[in-house]
Amino acid sequence: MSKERRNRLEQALRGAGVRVTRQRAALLGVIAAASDHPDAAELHARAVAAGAGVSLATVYRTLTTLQAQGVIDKLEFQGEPARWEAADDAHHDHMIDLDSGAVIEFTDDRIERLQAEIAAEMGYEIVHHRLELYVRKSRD
Amino acid sequence: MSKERRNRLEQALRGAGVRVTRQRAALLGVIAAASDHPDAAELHARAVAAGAGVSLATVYRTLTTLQAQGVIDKLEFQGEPARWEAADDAHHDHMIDLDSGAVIEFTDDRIERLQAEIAAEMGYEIVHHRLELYVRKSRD
DNA sequence: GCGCCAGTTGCAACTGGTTCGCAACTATTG
DNA sequence: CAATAGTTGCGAACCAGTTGCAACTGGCGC
Repeated sequence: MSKERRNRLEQALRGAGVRVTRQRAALLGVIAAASDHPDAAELHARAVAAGAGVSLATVYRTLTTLQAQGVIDKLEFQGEPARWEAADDAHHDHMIDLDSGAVIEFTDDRIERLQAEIAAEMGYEIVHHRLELYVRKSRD
Repeated sequence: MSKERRNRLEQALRGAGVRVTRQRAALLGVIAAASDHPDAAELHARAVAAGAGVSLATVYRTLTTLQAQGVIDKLEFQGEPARWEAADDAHHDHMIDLDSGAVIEFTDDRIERLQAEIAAEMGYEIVHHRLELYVRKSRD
């Protein structure tokens, strides 16, 4: 199923005139398998560990292309290197646990609506947005 | 009045064990006078233009200290160099006009409340957050 | 199947924003 | 005013990310 999804993706890429090279396939695999939000260096390490010969430069280039194809999303948190995640069909925001570094995803329609409303009030329309909550476990 | 405010600030810094040097005073002035959201290089240029002898390295160091004192806020938008603004008493979020690069400030209590609520639901408390709307003028 | 060639890759050198080591200064306190 | 801990300027270093270029390779066309 995950494999099937990957094949569908590869077809889509090919259709968009993007060659599916050994390196790109490897990265797609690594990203699909990741349940966390790794940065470029980490993805590179995992791809290499998986036996794929890929250079870091290519990882960066590939991430950019995959993003352009809408296959993955780039997350830029506070000063840390950019992280990446498989593009989910549904939009979601992020909550970053400052102690553990864990990234938790969430959505809230009410917030989405309010944002659009606020922008509209000022004569703007939202192209995209970023909402990050930097949090700590509340101890009580 | 702006001058008075600056003096109060300088006293506060001194009280916190932070020396008020010629360079820092100059930067405080430049930041207080700015109605936009300049980056370090721009602040440096303005300070120099105002006749203060300051190095870029010191600008960076000073910005960091002023931020630590809660006097200014650091804004990190999409890939651009960090921008800075005088810390306002009231928290606000930002809307970035993708065409003009203009930064518009706004607040909305409803969003603030919802954020706190969502975090609480998951057992977290918000340390700080970031909400940025990347927008374009809606033409109709 | 096979060759062609635009698209891709690896490497190393480069960039741009930001930080750091260190010796020379300087705001404060006594 | 002297002592001294905090600051500064400089250039070198850093770090994530990008790029030029020569060598490679998917995937279409035959």
